Amino acid sequence: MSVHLYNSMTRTKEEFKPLTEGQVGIYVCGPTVYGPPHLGHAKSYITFDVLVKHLRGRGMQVRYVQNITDVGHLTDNADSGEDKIQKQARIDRVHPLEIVDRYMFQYFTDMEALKIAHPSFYVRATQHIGEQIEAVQILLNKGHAYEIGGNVYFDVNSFPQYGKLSGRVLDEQREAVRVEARSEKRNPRDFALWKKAEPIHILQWNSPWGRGYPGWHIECSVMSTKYLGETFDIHGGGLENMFPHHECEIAQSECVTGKTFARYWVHNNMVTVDGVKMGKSLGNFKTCRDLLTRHSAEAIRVFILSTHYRSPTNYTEEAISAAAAGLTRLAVLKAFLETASKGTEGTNAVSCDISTLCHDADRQIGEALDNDLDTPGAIAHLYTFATAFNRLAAQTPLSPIEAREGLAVLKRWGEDLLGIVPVSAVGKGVADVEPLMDLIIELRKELKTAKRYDLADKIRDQIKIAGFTIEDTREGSRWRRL
RNA sequence: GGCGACAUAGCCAAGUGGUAAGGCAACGGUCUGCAAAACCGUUAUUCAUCGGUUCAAAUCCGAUUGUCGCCUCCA
Repeated sequence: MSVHLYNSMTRTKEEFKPLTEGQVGIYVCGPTVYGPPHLGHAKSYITFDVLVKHLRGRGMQVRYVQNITDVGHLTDNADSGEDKIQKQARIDRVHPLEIVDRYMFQYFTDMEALKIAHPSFYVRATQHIGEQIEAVQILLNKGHAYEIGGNVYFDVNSFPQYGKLSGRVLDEQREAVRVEARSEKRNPRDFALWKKAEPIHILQWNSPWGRGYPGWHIECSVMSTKYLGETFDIHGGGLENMFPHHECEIAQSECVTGKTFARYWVHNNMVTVDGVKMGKSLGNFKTCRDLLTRHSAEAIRVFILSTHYRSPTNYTEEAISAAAAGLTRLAVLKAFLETASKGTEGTNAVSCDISTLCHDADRQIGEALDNDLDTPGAIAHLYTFATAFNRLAAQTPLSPIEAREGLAVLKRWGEDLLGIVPVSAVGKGVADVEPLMDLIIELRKELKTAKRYDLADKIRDQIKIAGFTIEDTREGSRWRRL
């Protein structure tokens, strides 16, 4: 099976075939950096992180471009309201670029903490002002835009296909309401390409239409096509951006180039908190940083990935803890396999059962991901694999080569791709505690031989407070970090 | 008001016409000096409700109820 993706444009699941075989261009809407990253960002960027890694795992070369919106924008169709970045700058009494700098770096740091790989590169709106002005000029020249008093608007009526992504048609009633409020525009659905800046607006640039700043949508049109080509493979983003943002991007881009913009549209669903929308105005948004103080990156990832990306994720503290609790078995198995793979004794043969198990897991997990990134299915198969592997390992001793084969499956999917298996199951801290733990285990062995169970148990209990657990098995004691 | 999505065990959550994945929790059991881990078993005759299509429906169609999202910036 090849990779299939649900394309929002056609509303069907389609086989994914890049424009150029073996090479993929993907553009994902990045954050506007005026506040700390939250769980919604995490869901979106973890989703595309897994998608890109999977495409690469399937042998494709992927160029993944993500933007950083560092120009503040007003509400897109309104002429009133305050620039988001400038507003935050006013509140904090700093320059807008200080806001941009602060939250952009927090974004990078938090995404990294969530084990999200960097895109191929980030692009910033402020670094492409010239290109945006050019695009606006082309739209004016082609009659798709008009200028009024330093503002330039896109003429929606000049692009009959407007609405093809979101399935929206003109709503006469709502328009009628807006016409009164926005009489400057020819049509209430027209949107700003370039906004005239008042002197108080700090981030502004020269343009053929006077001092101003670009409209919200144009940056994505310009930057995606600049780095990926006029027609490119995948455009991703949050569902809430489908309209109007992506609709406007399509209109602008296709009017500038005369070609199809993005070929596949991939939208991730939203995050709710206790059943209701997570929104800034509702004050219920969960920041990544806050979540990371209570949960590991793996816990947050498995929580998010255990719901399909096109379904809404409902955050509750219980749900995330429950999802994380299951991870222990994978971590323990990994620690066990790491130890078992180090030995040199035993046969070099890989038993038929182990081999079949690993191959089946590879196939099943891969197919789940091929199927529109079915991460819940992939996780289920990984758990099934872990159970089956443990069963076999309990029956017959593992040879090092068998352990390595099992470890490879766990690493390939659980660690590298999904990022849900802790990298250091045994783990090294600041100091290397291994000799110390070996000594403790040796001492307990002597105590147990002498039937001094009270002391042996006391050591085991106390060591737990220090963050380690000792497990006594038939083959001897072993330890791991909690 | 317009557009769209979803309703599956105590909780989270797959299922894309062929007879209900997986995780958490709970309760038994094996193993163990005990504990932990691991493994085995039990927990939805049923998929919001009511109709319809079909040999066959959680899956398709219609109606009803409920929840959520978008239509204003938001991942």
